[in-house]
Formats: sequence, structure tokens, C-alpha cells
Amino acid sequence: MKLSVRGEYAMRAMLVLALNYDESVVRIQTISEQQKIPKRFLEQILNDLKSAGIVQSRRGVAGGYRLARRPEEIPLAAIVRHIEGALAPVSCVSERFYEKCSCPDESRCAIRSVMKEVRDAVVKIMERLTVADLCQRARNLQQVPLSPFDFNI
Amino acid sequence: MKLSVRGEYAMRAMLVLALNYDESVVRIQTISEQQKIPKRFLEQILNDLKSAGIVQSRRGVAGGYRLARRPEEIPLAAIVRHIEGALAPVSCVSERFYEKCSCPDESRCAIRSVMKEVRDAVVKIMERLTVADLCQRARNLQQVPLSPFDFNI
DNA sequence: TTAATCTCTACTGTATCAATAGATATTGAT
DNA sequence: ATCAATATCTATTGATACAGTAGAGATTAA
Repeated sequence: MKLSVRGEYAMRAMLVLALNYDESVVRIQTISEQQKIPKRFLEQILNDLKSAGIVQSRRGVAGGYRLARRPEEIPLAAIVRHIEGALAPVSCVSERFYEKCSCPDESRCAIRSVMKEVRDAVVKIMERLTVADLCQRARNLQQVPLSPFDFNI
Repeated sequence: MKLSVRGEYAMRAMLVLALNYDESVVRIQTISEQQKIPKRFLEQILNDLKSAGIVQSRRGVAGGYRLARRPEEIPLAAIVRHIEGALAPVSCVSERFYEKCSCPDESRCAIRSVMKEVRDAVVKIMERLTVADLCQRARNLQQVPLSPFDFNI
């Protein structure tokens, strides 16, 4: 039930771009350093997000990346779906990436009905939350002082 | 965000065992045929579930597998956790399989806070539902006639 | 004793993932 | 026109996990 590292990096990069949404573009190098993501790997990911129309780029000496839309218009689901594929735990309950499974009778499969619940729960969260929410949370968390009593995870 | 085939097979096998909970044991062969799961692969999975104390086995000529506890005492979470590991999408939000992630400041990571929501949603479902619920659903779905108008997934 | 079953360990091929690499195109500044 | 800084594209690699296969052995009931 894991998100790939690639998907996680994509979200981290999107957060950086969103936090700098006012500025023209952000260099890969900057994101790479801030987020400790291997630069060449990040290149691929951003390029991928570009082909999805989620980010834009400018080449050349003052080049870099920026969001293609406003942060509040980019649901987290869109990012993950483009990088990873289905949000659903099994593809037989995925709406966009449906694949038939090997069970004897899909329409009467009890496991499927449970997996559908899981899918709905995940999709509900990831479609509701946008990159703007990510920014908001990042800013709120920045406010919280790091107390020695604060072991809460 | 996928469940492995192994994890899916485990649940399918557990469902069969639960539907035959009254009988003494069920043979691997039977499960394998009913659920179209490769037999030797299923062996490994059931053996794995045995070492987790989720099922019991009897060897020899009248041998087979049975649930180690009553179906209502086995949450789906236990099955998946033993076969797959964490239910959480990233291990830095997992309680049982925690691992540090590469982000600059875990305690103030916005992505983490979102992933935690996803984790909680998934865990809530998988811990609430048991193998008995799976049985119940399987029986209910069996009742539903397969109408040609019933394309609903 | 035999046949049917589970048990244990090892192996294998494939695919995916994470990352690296090199060559190229574009841009702004000088 | 040139140069340096950047993104772009394509290919490759190494590691790992996944799904499945295989063989030899232990246990049990008849």
C-alpha cells in the first residue's frame, strides 16, 4: 500500500513550487537542495509533471519551473495519479486505471467491495486536498515551535 | 498505493477458510482451485499466515488449513500487515513499521501530515472490518441476482 | 507401507524502481 | 557571436522486490 519515492518527490517538489508561486520560476537545483532530492532524478519527475500540464518550464540561463495553474486548482490526486497511476489498492476497483482481476466472479467479490471502500477513502482525501492546502499546512507547521516535550508524531 | 498480488491472495484464501470455518480443515488444492491461485505460491502464503498465528494447519493425508481464531476476531489489517508490512503510504507515518524519511524536517513536513490522514483512513477501515465481515459480504453478494442491467461496479 | 498432504529452502525470470549519464537545445548576458 | 547556465531527451544501470516454480522432506490416516 505504498507510495513510491518518485511520487513523494513529486509532491515535495510541487510544494516548493507552490511556496514560490509569486516568483517567476524556480531552478531544479534549488528544489533539489532544499528537499534533498537527487537532481537528475528530479529532472525526470518535473519533466513528467510538465507533460501532464501540471507545471511549466522555462529553459535557458534564467530558466526553471513553475506551476501551470494556481495551487488551489491542483488536487494532490492529480499529481499522484500522473506519477504513480491508480490510487486504488487493486486495479479492479480503479475507475481510471481499471483492470480485470483474477478472482472467479468480480461482481460478487467480497474483497473487492472492501477494497472499494479503501479506494473511496483515499480518493476523497487526495481529491479534496490541493497544493494550496499543502502550502497552508507547511506554513502552519513552520509556526509550531520545536519543543523538547514535543515528541508527538 | 497498491496492494501486492500476494496480499490479495492472502485475503481470498482467508475468505475461503472462513466460509468453511465449521469444517475441520480445507486443503490448499481446494482453495487454489476455487480462487484460481497458483498452488505452490498459495502454499507459501498460507505458511506465512501460519507463522503469524492467523491460521493453523494439519499435515498428512487428511490435512489442510483452518483459521486459528474465529472470523470475527481477525481484522483484515492483521492479514495485510503480516503479508505486506505497513498500511501507511509512506513509512514515516507508519506506527508499526516506522522509518525515517529523507525530507529536511519530518516534524514539520506538510506531505507527512497529509499522508497521515490517508494512513488513518485506511487503518480505520482495515482494523474495523474482520474476516467475518468478508463472509457476510460474500453471502450478501451471492444473493444478488446477476441481471443484464446490473453493470454497476 | 503407501499415498496424500503440509513444510522448508532455494531458485529463477521478470519487472519496476531509483538513480546516473551523456549529448543536445534553449536562453540571457556580455 | 559567444558563453555559461539552464532545461530536455534518451538510454542505461544496478538493485530490489515480486510472482511463481521446484525439489526434497516430514507427517498423518488408512
